Amino acid sequence: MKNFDSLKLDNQLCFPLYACSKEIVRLYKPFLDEIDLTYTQYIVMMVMWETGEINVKSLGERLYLDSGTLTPLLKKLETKGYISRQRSNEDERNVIIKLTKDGEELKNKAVCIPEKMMGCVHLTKEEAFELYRLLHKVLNAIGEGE
Amino acid sequence: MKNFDSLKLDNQLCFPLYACSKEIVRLYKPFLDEIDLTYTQYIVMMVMWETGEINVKSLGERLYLDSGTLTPLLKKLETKGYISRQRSNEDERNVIIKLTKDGEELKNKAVCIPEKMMGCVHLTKEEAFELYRLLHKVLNAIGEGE
DNA sequence: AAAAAATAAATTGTATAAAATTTAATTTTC
DNA sequence: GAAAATTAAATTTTATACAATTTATTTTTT
Repeated sequence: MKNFDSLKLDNQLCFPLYACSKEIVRLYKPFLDEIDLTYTQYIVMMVMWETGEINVKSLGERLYLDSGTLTPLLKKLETKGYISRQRSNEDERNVIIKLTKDGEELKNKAVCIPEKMMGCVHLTKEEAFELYRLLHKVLNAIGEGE
Repeated sequence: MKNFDSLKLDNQLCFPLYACSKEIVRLYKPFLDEIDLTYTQYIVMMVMWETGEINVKSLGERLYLDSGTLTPLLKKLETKGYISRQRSNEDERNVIIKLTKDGEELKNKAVCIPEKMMGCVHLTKEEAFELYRLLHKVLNAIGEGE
């Protein structure tokens, strides 16, 4: 008789990762609703707040997203007035995303969100850091495989 | 001057979780393509292989998915011949999902997948278990908050 | 037992995501 | 320097996801 234990949901590492990711994004929702951003829009804005200016390709590499996801999302952020999109003069294949004044100001409303979120996770500082370390280790391992 | 470090992408715990989840699902794809399942269909089949029979509500609770996601997905699995869907006689609000013979046999093709996947993650057994523990701790914490 | 409340799926609408293809622009090669 | 290869976005297609609403059924209240 073959052993199928490896196919049990409780023996998976990927499933809690998948479920946890979704549940945490759901936890963000009420906070993000207040500033009219979705989670994906929020992480795009995080990159913009750090860099101020970036092209779609680099943004996608940073966030593990491709143009199929980013193009419509960036158009929406442009409509909301938080970013501008413009072809580069040096290389017209590149679209440069720039933070607008409104986008910069949104940072002041967003700054309280991370603290509120950490309260929901119920991990000690050490556990949170260990989780952070392990996730990055996996991400790096996957990245090197290609 | 206000401190915005908490908004830096590298200081987030949620982002690597979100990215890692997506990247691992992407890693599954070539293996799952061989048995013509998507990742979400795969975890549904895992529950079916374990239980054989379950209603949509319980399935959703187990997988953190709602009927908006499950209904179309289950119809697709029905079309592929892996499950059947039928209203319960005792309580017609319930739709009972049952594993078919073909669905049961698919398990034999799927059984090699978990092992192949673990090789891609590059964690020691201890690290994998610690990651598993932390993810479940977070999931439980979120679950109790409501 | 009829009205009200609760429950389970299904439906609708919006927003991701990723793969594959297309288009436009730039580099490389010969 | 023209053809070929590469690159960056955009588009198209398929598949999730979730919130909110609707429909059908069952349970609870009065």
